[in-house]
Amino acid sequence: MALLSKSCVYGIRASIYIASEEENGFIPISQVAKELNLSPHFLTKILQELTNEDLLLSHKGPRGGVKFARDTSKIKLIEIIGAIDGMDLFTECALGLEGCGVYKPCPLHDSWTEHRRVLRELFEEENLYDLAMNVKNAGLRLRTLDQKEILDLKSSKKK
Amino acid sequence: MALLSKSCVYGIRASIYIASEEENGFIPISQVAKELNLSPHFLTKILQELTNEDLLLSHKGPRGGVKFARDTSKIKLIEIIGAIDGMDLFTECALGLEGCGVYKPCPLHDSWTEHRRVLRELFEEENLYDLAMNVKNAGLRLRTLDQKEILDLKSSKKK
DNA sequence: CAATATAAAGATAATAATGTCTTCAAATCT
DNA sequence: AGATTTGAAGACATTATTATCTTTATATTG
Ligand code: SF4
Ligand code: SF4
Repeated sequence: MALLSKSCVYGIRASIYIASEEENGFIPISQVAKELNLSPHFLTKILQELTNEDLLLSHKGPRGGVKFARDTSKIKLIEIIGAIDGMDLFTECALGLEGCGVYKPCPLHDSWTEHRRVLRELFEEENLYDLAMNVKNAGLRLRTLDQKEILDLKSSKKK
Repeated sequence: MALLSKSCVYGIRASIYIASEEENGFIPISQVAKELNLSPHFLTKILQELTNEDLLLSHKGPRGGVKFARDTSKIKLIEIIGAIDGMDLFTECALGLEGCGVYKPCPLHDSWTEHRRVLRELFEEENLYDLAMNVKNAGLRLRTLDQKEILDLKSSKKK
């Protein structure tokens, strides 16, 4: 079990890419999918969830595409996660015992609720602009590695 | 997306219950399933994963059942989680970008790896004995609420 | 207006997670 | 030995997730 669903991870990667191309206006989803090595249609569906939440603006037709509705430095990662996976991760008990712990919490209760709060803060603090800048300036990769790249990485362990 | 799979949550609840019945020797899985309101066959499969990891001992036939192979105060929650969901949660990147961040981490990298470590410690610290004691002494519920119980809970908000 | 490029919507398929049911194997008990 | 109780194994069913493919609606361009 991963922390985030695949849809969510794809959505985050795409969001960072779109933010990094901000200056070019509306970016076609097909371009995003190609750069990130994802299925264009699948990605379209995922990004629609962001459009429906008014995080993204979309525009059809030639020169259309998507772009963020607000200043990307104001769009936090948790908004992307919330739109795609929902906020359960930040509100539910890890052990899923509904009603439990209200009066008589288990030994996990305090540490879990505290931990959940920190997790939430972590994603609340990160904004798309910073993440995108890092992609541009420090070379963070957003697409999965193909076989050749994995080999290159292994052979150049020294650096 | 929850932190833990349903199988894992069921496995944890069952483990706590089994630990709380430790003194009664081998506990039939059917009894555990009944107490926890779970499918006996599904639970059997889940607990088999614990048996295969030598966390549980199992015994067939009349008076058979399962019990923990070691002192439950020495069995940490993370062992149950690892046997059922695996350790990916504690080893993988939240953004799932393999190879990324090795040389040039994204802004999330440090906070995520630190957070992951804390999460791991949280589950490494909790042992079944303590959790089971809490069930017995403080009334932690392990089974899901039925409709009536949910109503009772709501109507007695004051307490 | 016609051609084209694009997102949106929806049909379908593949895979994984969850859950139920049946049969089998082993242990116990009379 | 035979009946019974249990976990183990596996067949099947259901649902959710992930993914692809087709069609439709909308906007732009010329
Ligand atoms: S008491 Fe424990 S099981 Fe109950 S809600 Fe709190 S952390 Fe979850
Ligand atoms: S740099 Fe960021 S995306 Fe890459 S492994 Fe670290 S946390 Fe994950």
